[in-house]
This record gives sequence, C-alpha cells and structure tokens, in this order.
Amino acid sequence: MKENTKSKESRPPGRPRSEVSKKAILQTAYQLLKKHGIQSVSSHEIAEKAGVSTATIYRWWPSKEAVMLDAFFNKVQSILPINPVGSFIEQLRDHVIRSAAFLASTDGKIMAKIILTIYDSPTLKKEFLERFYLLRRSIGIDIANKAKTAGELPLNTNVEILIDVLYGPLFYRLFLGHEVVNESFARSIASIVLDHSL
Amino acid sequence: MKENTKSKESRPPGRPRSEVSKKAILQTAYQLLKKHGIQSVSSHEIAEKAGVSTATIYRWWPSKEAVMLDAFFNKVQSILPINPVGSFIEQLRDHVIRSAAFLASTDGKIMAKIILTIYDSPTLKKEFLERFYLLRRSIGIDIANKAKTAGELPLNTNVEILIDVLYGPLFYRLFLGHEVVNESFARSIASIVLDHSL
Amino acid sequence: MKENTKSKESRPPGRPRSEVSKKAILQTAYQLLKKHGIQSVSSHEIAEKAGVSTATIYRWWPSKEAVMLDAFFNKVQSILPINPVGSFIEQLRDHVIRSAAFLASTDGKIMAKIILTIYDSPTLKKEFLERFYLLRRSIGIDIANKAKTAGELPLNTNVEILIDVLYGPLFYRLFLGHEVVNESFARSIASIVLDHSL
Amino acid sequence: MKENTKSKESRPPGRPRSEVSKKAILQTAYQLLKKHGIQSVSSHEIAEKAGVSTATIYRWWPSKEAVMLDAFFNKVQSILPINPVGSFIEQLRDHVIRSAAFLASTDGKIMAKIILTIYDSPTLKKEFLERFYLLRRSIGIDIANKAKTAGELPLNTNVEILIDVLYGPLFYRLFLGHEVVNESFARSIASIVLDHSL
DNA sequence: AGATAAGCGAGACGGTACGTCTTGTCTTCTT
DNA sequence: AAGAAGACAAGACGTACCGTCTCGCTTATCT
Repeated sequence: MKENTKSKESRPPGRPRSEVSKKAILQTAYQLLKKHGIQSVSSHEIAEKAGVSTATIYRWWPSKEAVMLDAFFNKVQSILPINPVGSFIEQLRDHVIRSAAFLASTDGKIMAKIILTIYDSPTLKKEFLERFYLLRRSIGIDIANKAKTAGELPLNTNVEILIDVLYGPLFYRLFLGHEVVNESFARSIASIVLDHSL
Repeated sequence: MKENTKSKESRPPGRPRSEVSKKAILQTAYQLLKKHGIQSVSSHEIAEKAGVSTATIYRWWPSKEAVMLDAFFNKVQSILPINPVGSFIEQLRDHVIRSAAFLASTDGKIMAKIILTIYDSPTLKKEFLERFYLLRRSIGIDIANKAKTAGELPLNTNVEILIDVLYGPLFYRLFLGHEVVNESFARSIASIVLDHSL
Repeated sequence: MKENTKSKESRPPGRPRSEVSKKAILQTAYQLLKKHGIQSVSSHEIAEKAGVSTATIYRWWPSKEAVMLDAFFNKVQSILPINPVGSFIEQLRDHVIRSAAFLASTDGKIMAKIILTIYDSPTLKKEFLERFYLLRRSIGIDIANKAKTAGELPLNTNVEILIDVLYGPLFYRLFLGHEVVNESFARSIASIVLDHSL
Repeated sequence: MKENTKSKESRPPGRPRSEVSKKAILQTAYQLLKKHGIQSVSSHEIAEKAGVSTATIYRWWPSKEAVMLDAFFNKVQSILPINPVGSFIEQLRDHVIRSAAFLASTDGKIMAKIILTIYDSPTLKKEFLERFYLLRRSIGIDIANKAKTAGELPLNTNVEILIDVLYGPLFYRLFLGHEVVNESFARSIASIVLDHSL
C-alpha cells in the first residue's frame, strides 16, 4: 500500500504546471477582453503578449472561449454580497441597485461579452452558470427567502420568478442597449416589484 | 414626342439590382442561420447555396453580419400586433404572453443570436434597434400609454420602465438560459407587475 | 437638317460606332500601359478613365490583351524607315543603331510588355507578327538583300539569319535586362557582324 | 560538465520547416508550369495538388511568381557545362549549339515564360539574374576569356558583347517566335560571329 | 546520480473563412 | 443599333486565425 502521507498532496511526476504562465495567460486574456470584442482577440495574440506558447494555452483550455471564461472568473471572483442593513426587503433592493452598478461597470460589460460568446455552447454555458451566475443568483434567492420567512413577502411568492423580474430588466437594457443601466432605473424596478408602486 | 411622363420615377441608368439574387441571398442566409450558429455560416457558403457571387453579397452588404441582420428582418417583418380584446391592461398582458411564445420559437432564438452578434457593433446595433426592436417596443409603449390615459394605470407611471420590467425578464431567461421561457412565466411577470400580486 | 446625302455608301441602320469612344479607349489603354505593367491594367480601369462602358470594349475587342495590342499599334504605327544615305551596309548599320534607340525608348519598353503578354496566345502572336513585327523586319531584310545584290555582302549570305544576329542581341538585353541597350552596343554588334571586327 | 559541443549547429527552437512540403510545392508548381501558362496556375491549385495549405505557400514565398521562379530553379539547377574538347573557340561554339537545344526543350520554353513573367518585377528579375542567368552566362564569359588569353580571339575583344551577340539571336527567336530555334541556326550564328563567314 | 515523465516557448503546419479584385457577360435606359 | 452605366457569376488573390504538431530544453519526481 503506497501511502506517502507526509506530503499532503502527492504530486505527480514530471514538471509541474507553470503558475506564472497560467496567470500571464489569464491576465493577458482579460486585458485584451477589455479592449476588443471577444471575437477580435486571437489565441495567438494572447500567447504572444503573455510570453507563452499557443500549445500551452490549448493544453489547459479546450478553446479560446474557455480561456476567456476563466479570465473573467479569475478577475471577478468576489460575489457581490448582501449588505445586512435594514429589513430583508431593503437588503434586496440595495442588492439590485448595486448589481446595476456592476453591470454598468467595465466588468459588467465584459460579462455581457462572455454571455454572448457562450450562448451557443452548452458546455461553456453550463460552466458559466455553475461557476458564476448561479452563485450570484443564490444571494438574491436567499435574501428573498428570508424576507418571505420574516413575513416581508407573501408566503406564496415564487422567489425564482421574483428574482428574474428584479434583475432581468437590468440585463435587458445591457444587451439591447436601448437605454442606460443606472441606479435610477434599478430603484424604479425595485419600487414597481417590491412596493407595488406602479 | 418623348413619352416618359407616365413613369412617375425615372429609373437610374445601368442594370438594375437583381431582386432574384437579393431574395436568394436573404433566404439562404436565413436557412443557414436556422441550422448553424451565426459564426458557423460563411459568406462563401451563402454565395454558393444562393447561386450568387460573393462580390454581389459584399456590394450590397458591408459584412456577413449585416446580411444576417437583413435576412432576419426579411423573415420576421410582421410586428407582433396587439389583440384589441378586453381592457388595455389585458391587451398588454396578452402581448407579453405572446411575446414569450415568440421568444421561445425558432425565430426568437435566432433573434437572440442576432442580438448577441451585433452587441459590439454600434452600427449594426443601431440598425437593429431602429429597424426592428424599437418598432416592436412601440407597440407595448402605445398600449401602456392608452392604459394610462384610460385610468387603468397610475398617471405617474413611467411607461418606458414599465415595458422594460414586463419584457426584460423574458429576454433575461432567453440569454442566460437558466430557466425556460414559457406562458406560465409570462403570466407570472404580468401578475407581479400589473396586478401587484407578488 | 439631316445630312447623310454626302455619304456615297448607304450606312447600315442603327447608331454608328463612336470613333470618339474608340480613340478614347486606345489612348487610355496606351497611357495606362506606360505607367503600369500590362497585368496591372484592368479593363474596368480603361473603361472608367476613357469614359466608356466595359461592354463597349468587349464588343469591339475579344479581350483586354487585344485592346493593348491595338493601342500599341495605334500609337507606334510608323515603321522605322531606312535612311538612304551611304552604302547599303551603312544603311543597315544605321538602322540597327536607330532600332536600339527605339527599343530603349518608352515605346520600346511597352513593346516588350506586349510581346511577353502575347507569348502564350497563338492568335495574338500571329496578329503582332503580321501587323507589326514582320513589317519592320522586312525593312532590314530588304536592305540586306540590296547589299547582297550590290556585292556588299557575300552572295551566299542567309539574310534571315543575318537579321536575327544583328537585331537579336538588342532584344536579348531588353528582355533579360542584364545590360543596357544603347548606341554603343548597337555599333559593336554591327561591327562584329558586318565588319568581322571581333 | 555539460557536453553539447557535439552538435555542430544548434538548431533554432520551434518546429522545423517541412522539407516534404517544400519539395511538394516546388514540384507541383513545376508540373503545373509545364502544362499551363504561368498565369493560368493558381496558388490554391498548387496548394491543393501538393497537399499543402495556401498559408504555407505564402509564408515562404511572397507571391505566386516567386514560387514559380523557385520551382524552375529547383528543377533546372545544373548549369549547362562546357565540354572541354578542342580549342576554346570550339568549346564556345559547342556551348552555343547545346544552349540552342536547351532553349528548344520544354525547360527552355518554361524559362521563356519565367523571363516574360518577371519582366516588370525588379525584385524577381534580380533574383533570376543572380540565381540563374548570370551563373550560366559566366560559363560563356569564362571560356571566351580563355580563348582571348590563348590568342584565339583578338586581345581587344569585348567579351560581354561577344556573348550577347552569340546567344542573343537564340533568345530572339524564342521570344518572338518568328522562326524556330535549332542546331542549324546556332551553327550559323557561331559561324558568322566566330568565323567571320558572313 | 541517472532515468523517466511532463511542461514549456518557439514556431511551422493543414484547414478554412474572409473580403477584395478582375474578367467578360448581361440588362436597362438613352442617344 | 450602339453607347454608358453598372449589376452580375465566377473564381483567384493574399491575409488572418484556429487548434495541432514537432522540436529541443527545462523542471520535477522516482529509482
């Protein structure tokens, strides 16, 4: 029985993956993502600017898009948290408002590019949902559920749908681009949905 | 005596544009759009299948994406109309529900691809908004305004925002793909927004 | 007032060929030939610069190359004549020298382009030989024959070959471009061949 | 102690150029050159027939014509040598005669196409002269110089011009096509120039 | 210490799409 | 009829990018 218990993780033989290259790839990819559209970024450009070989990229990621996805995750890993001030409803309203600020930011626009890139790929879409979107979504779901339990929302409220109605309009404007996404708009949505102030 | 008084518009000299080729290009582009993703369709494939030269395509459209946009407009030109039955609020609710059906259809999914494709191009985005989206949006705006005038909606209602909140969640699910877009979802949105039935 | 009484031959029906267009085509073709290589000149460029339609070009000439050929003939129609001064041998020597000057001129370089263009086309080559080259060549042949008759050249001289040896080296340098074609070179050739002054 | 002294030449990093592809391109180009004119051969046809990508062709050659030039050099690399039998004059005469045979051969006709094709390109012309023509020409120059030194030719003979007069007529007939290039013609030239037998 | 395994940068490769260009024909209206 | 304007099919051009592969070197673990 081979137990090399000393080393917490037994490393496989061979040269280990270069963390320097990995970081260089992800950071370069993100920088390029900021400037150009996702289609305008070429894997060879990433390789060159990162001082890396294209083969190294394709050894660790199955496609250019997967690199982009990882580059985004690597940069925007902190999940927009709840600010526990006020009632649950107020916390939810506050989260919607801060989500609007995120979407309007550079990272938000990059996220939009990511979403449109992965639209046709079930694999990448699944990864995006599981590693990013659903984690963030659960923040809203949780606080809505707490509001429901606390009696701030009706007991028969469908929380999933509530969340879609609260955040959907923000993404709508982000993608269509017919109007700006700003705090005022976020407040209006929250008023309509949470305060019935049509 | 020169008899060109009858023709109201004197045509410019030169061979006129071939309507046959134009239609063949747009129809072929749409067919390919249905099958493959927008990126998988090549301009040369359109040319070949349409029995047309690539030069003809590029003489009339500035890029492959512009062809796709036109192909979509050409197919989906009828604007989803209002069904004038019931109160204005009910007409609006009905329109949201039928919009959900459109988004869930093949044409709806193609439209999603179109929107995602043109995201980074201000020119194409402007064209999409002006030639398609804003025309459709105005249907909802109109009926909401009528509802406001008729007293079915508060006088201080911001109609633009109301529309975004009603339709945004549908597009949200369409783009993100975390849940399905169906009639039930559309009804729920309308209930929350129009009936305050959170 | 219709003035067609003068023409002895009754003109065919329809609009007569425009001599203006014909001249414009030939002159434009020649101008372009001077600037660019023959391959760099496009039929559409000729049409545009000549204010003429491409169809007109192709109605009267079977190909772009045929236009070029005609343009050249149109410009360089005068056959380099013999200067009847001195003995026949001296007249021949003088003609070789002036031929070198022609080859070194702009028209000579254009002729080179013409020859290389028609190299692969039996039809055009035949036309070039019959309408241009053989006419010029016969000048040399004639004077050489006169020299032979006058006893200035041996009776067994093969005049055809003599001409090739006299003029061939000029074309050789023109095409290969390894040395310049000038009067000095022409004199040397004549000396070697006609004076045996090797 | 690191022993890498053995390897005489340390290869540069990166995948080495495929000699197989290079040869396939050049041989395919030559085959096509034999059949069609140089303009009728397309780079894509070479790529396809050689089992190679067009990008590979254009990475190593700047244009289709450059490929053709190389294909010709690759095939006709052996310089027509002097046959050291008899006096230097006789060796020169023999070389002229064998040059005529070369010009009349398939390779000779291809060479004519090459020369005509590169006429307008200083770059390609320079390459042709340096890598092919001047090397061959020096053979004639050398033997003529030896003849001069040996007293077989006058001391004031201009060898460059002598060579042009000897070989020029051959090329003249090759390019103009008004007469055939054969041994008899070559012998006549040599007689006129070297034996003064006009 | 040597053998073995795997990662790495460099860069060439086959494949494929792009958008431009040119040729020669065709269509329409005008002269 | 013939011309000017100009659209058209056909298809070659040379560029760009993708993802794979080859090469020689480097960095590690294993024997």
